[in-house]
Amino acid sequence: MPTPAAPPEAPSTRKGRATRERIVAVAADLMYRHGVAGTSTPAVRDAAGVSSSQIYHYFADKDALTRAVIAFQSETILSNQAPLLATLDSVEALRSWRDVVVDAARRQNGTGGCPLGSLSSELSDDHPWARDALAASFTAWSEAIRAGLAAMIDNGTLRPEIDATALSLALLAAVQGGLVLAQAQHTTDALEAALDAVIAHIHDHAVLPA
Amino acid sequence: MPTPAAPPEAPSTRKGRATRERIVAVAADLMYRHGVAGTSTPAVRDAAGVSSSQIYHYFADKDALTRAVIAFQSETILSNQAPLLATLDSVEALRSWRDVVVDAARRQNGTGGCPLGSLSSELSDDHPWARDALAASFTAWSEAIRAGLAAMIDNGTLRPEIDATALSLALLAAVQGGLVLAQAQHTTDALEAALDAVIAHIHDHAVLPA
DNA sequence: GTAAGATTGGATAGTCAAGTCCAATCTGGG
DNA sequence: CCCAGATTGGACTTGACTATCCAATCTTAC
Repeated sequence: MPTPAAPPEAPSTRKGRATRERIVAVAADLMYRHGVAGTSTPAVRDAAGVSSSQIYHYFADKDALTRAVIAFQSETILSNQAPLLATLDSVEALRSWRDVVVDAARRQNGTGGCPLGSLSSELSDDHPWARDALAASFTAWSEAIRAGLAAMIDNGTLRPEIDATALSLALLAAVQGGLVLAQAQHTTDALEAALDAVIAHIHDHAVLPA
Repeated sequence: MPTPAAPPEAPSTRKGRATRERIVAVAADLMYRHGVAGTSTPAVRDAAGVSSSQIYHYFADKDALTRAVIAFQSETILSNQAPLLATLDSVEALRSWRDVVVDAARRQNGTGGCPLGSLSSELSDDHPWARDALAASFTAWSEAIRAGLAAMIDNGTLRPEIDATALSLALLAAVQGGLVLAQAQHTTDALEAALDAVIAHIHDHAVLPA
């Protein structure tokens, strides 16, 4: 049998691809601001300027759209973070990464939180497919941080015996927790305090004397 | 005019109070496991063994019930945390607090996350009344941690010049972020790493020589 | 240019949740 | 014991959302 049911990820025409991408981008924005459950397909339809049938032409159901949104947000975040993390070569660079994260949160007064963190909080318990995808994204993110720390070991900034894996998880947890608190408190105080504490720990424990 | 609309927080009869409390406890459990949007009033009705009219007799609408759930979870968490945090008198005590938090998360394999964190993530952006209540709860929680650190300064364990406020926020952010990652990854690795890093920082920077 | 297939518009069925209503029953103070 | 008010049962209205369907229009390979 030919394609039984599932719509392909990449529509065959240019127009189709553009429509599909627009739907995903709009859905990602709405789901970021109002949650997955708080985002109806009619709302996506109106905001994207498409008709109902187009959503269900490109996605089997709302879960499939949500899956695409998770992938979209993962790519967005990782491609934003990667350049910063790829150039970690000093504690100073680590601190400027921290500043980028803090500034981003401050620019929206804490609202929204982390797109991946919010999706995970809403979906992980009830939707294994979402949990698996989000766990993989978090792993990729912490791995990018870990690679940055490893580079700092290689260039002689950090002691080789540090646990780069644990420290990368600590940094990512500091980001996530700081953003959760920023969302409620409309302050980046906790985000800054958490990142500063972990970075100070890295500095004091891991930096090799010049 | 007599009572215009809003049901009182404390029903006048014993039976009424018991019913109201049962509704809140059941709703808190369902909302913890499936989110607020994922918990319908019919589901609460069935799980609590009450009729629709009882829910709307004790709560003006679903938002009012949600408000009661937020208060319930705040009290639950703070009354569980308070005894542990009130006895902080050494870094060792801080580490055993860490163990309690980690063990709790490990017991449920990370699922659920923090009840307050999950509620905040879902509600803060769209519902100012929820955000305000949750921000106050987070503040009370971090204040309890700060008081513990202050006690450690008083008894000579920590240097007086440390920023206990910032460190208490860092510890709370480590908990929240660690739980977010635990929910997706079904591991307490990040929670442990984040708490350990912040505690190690406190230890190394703040402990007075004996 | 043309036909096969992709894309689109919009109406609509089916389902379920929020909230209302009223009559029946229970509770507690006097 | 008795009744005013509290509590309870359960049907019902209203409205929104998910998903489907089919005919009309557009795209593109040939």
